[in-house]
Amino acid sequence: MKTLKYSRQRESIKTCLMGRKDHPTADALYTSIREQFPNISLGTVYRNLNLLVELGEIRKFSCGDGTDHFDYDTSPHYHFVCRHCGKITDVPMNAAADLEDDASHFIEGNIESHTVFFYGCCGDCLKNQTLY
Amino acid sequence: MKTLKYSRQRESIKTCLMGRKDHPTADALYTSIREQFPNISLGTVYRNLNLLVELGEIRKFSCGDGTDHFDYDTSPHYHFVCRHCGKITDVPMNAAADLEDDASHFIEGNIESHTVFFYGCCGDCLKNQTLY
DNA sequence: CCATAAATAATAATTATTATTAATATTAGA
DNA sequence: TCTAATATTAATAATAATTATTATTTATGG
Repeated sequence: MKTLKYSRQRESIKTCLMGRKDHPTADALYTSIREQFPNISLGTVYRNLNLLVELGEIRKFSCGDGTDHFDYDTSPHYHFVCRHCGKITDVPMNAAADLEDDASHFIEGNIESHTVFFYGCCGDCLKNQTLY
Repeated sequence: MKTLKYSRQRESIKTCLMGRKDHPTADALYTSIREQFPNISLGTVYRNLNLLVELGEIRKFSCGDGTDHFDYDTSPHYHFVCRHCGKITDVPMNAAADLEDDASHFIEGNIESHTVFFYGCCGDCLKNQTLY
């Protein structure tokens, strides 16, 4: 009977993540939140983010840049990662329903979910292409 | 005119990775290789793995368990990750050719590649289900 | 051979994340 | 409303993964 007790820090983490359309890391979120809570601890951010993931209120994913990213949108959707600037954007296509069915023919176990990451060069970086 | 000099350490890293059908981490590979090269350095393993990735001879990916994994198979293919034991297996379905086309309608930039990870419970862990 | 550029082993440093702990804040019940 | 019980916090230490530094060794063109 572990009751979850309210904390304003966790609340601010949720609202802060909700308000962002990028997919911040724990450290980026920590920086943002410190504007309102100057002495919040990085450990508190990490612990609450992982707690919220366990509760299913947010999502955590890694796209290959070495750090975990967090997403307030828990609905199944895909991401596009820019190889130049690292920006992560949602891909508003509907998840391919048949992908898991197709895959299930080739593996022994049960498939519960899947993720898709597209990699390339984002529009902004294409404009500044002269820089590369 | 940066000439790549031969090293038996790098050679052993390649052949070791080639001989494995799992998708080892740098540290797992380090452990294996030390049987033949007892005093190879972990830094050497990391440096050469990243070099081989740059050369396009191997692939690096992260599946969400916090560490990078390496794959000798550079052809586009998908992976299945067991949430219980962490085992990563290839999914021998052919990559969905239309996925990138579909996604391209929803984003500004250029898509160069994509990855798909399926998550679930592998066959071995399903058998031992009583353990959970 | 030999000179030299590149690779190595050993180690230090960095980064991302988790664990510990004593103090504080929240809440359930008297 | 008070108070005791306990979850949460801030601060800090610890750990794990990875990268950088440096002195030494090695492969290779001349």
